Amino acid sequence: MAKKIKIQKKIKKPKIAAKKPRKERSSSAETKKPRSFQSLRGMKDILPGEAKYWNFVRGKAFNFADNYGYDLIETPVLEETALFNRAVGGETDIVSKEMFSFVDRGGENVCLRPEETASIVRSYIQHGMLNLPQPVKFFYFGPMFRHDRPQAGRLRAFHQFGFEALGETHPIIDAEIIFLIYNLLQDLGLKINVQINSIGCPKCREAYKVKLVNHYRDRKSDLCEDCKRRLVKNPMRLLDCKEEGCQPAKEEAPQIVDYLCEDCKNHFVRVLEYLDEAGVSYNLNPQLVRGLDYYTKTVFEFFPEVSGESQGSGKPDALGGGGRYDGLAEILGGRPTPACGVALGVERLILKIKEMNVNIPPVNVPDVYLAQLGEQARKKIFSLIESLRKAGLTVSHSLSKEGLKKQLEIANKIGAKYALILGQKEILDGTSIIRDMEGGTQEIVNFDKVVQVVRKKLAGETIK
RNA sequence: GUGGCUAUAGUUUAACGGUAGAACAGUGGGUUGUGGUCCCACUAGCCUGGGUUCAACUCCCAGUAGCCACCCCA
Repeated sequence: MAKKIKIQKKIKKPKIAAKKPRKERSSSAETKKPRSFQSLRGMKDILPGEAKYWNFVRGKAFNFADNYGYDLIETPVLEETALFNRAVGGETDIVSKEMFSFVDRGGENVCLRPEETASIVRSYIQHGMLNLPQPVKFFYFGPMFRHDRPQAGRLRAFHQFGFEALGETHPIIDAEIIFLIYNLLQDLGLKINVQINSIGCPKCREAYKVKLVNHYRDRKSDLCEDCKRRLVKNPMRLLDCKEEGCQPAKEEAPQIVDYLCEDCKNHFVRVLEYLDEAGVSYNLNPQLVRGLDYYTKTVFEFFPEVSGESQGSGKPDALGGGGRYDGLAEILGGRPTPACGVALGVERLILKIKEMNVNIPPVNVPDVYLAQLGEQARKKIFSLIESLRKAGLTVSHSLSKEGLKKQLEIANKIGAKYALILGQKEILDGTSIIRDMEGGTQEIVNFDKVVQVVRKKLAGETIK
């Protein structure tokens, strides 16, 4: 028998081209189990054990959004491919090699969003939000997709949250966003380093680009292949090169801050003034250039603070970044609309939070665990759950379980503060036992008063 | 996208060219109405495919996935 299987497989195997690894393996009649599945490369399940980290980050993000006046917006995960081509820029890595794009059944060119700003601007224009009081401030939290090679902190399906303010030129907006994130990250228990730069407006950038290209052209022979290409296609990104041979050229390169026009320089200076005033510590980084084409003027990135010891040669990954994009709305067919925004990587934040051993508030710790014994008690449980819940208590239970031992074991494991025991005897007496899970003491109370008593006990506890 | 390293129960891992042991977790019991300690039992695994070999979890090749560096960025 076993031999037969082998022979069949041997015949089959060569037919399965290595090109199509995901093709369903045809199972011989004797194969017992269907093959199992796993998540796609670079995409992972966020399991219940991770919940506390996600709740922590999500909770802080939403809280800051509320307090700074940013309203939640949700946009579809799927968008027209051209939106990102145009917004992010066809020359960027994100668009040129990392998009999950395909033609849908209707022949439409669509893709999974690689970032959120383009969608928000699209939505702003589509719904005529320029008629709302400006600025219109958005907050988002959701999955993004980039077909990159996965690594720790770099997934193909990952989550970002961010803040975007559209319709306001004032430099205080740039400062507000940086200040907000600065505090948010500190609230998450992270030490961070803010890098900031201004890349000017299209006008002053044009003048600067000429200087930059001239500077680099003289040293063209020393440059790496990528840089030679950048020199022609996207000179700003020359400053982003990490190739060793290109470093000397980079260090001596003219700095854009010296070429900013009056308006851009003024704007940048004011942003920095506001940050100084707010006590945000930052580093000016004349070489900071973002990977998306739509940025103008202020750009910034947030890095984890490198703690002196054992830092590898590698540069730490950015936890988030953003900047002003005054030209984007117009690029996307809207009226000229100044704007500024930021995005943060949730998985990266969580990785860092774990690494730093930040104290995370526990999740799902119920006030009361309900233990039942016997059918009669089980039937009475539902209404008890509701009365407790309506009284504002969190309740837990395992109604399908039988023994009391088992149920208390569960109560203990999940950390319930009190256990409520309801069995045959209690049903007959019209009572219930309240057990203090920490001290092990218990008391019998009238069934009608249970909710009241538990509530009082919990209140007393919190006062302590 | 390029290069390197890795792959054993749910998790963390051990050993071996003659197909595997443990710890934690899970389930059941000791204690049939009382958890956190303890004791016992059970469940459960060599990533996939091919090759070498009398024999492959072990060696070789390929695929897949993870990690690391580059690249890029969140």
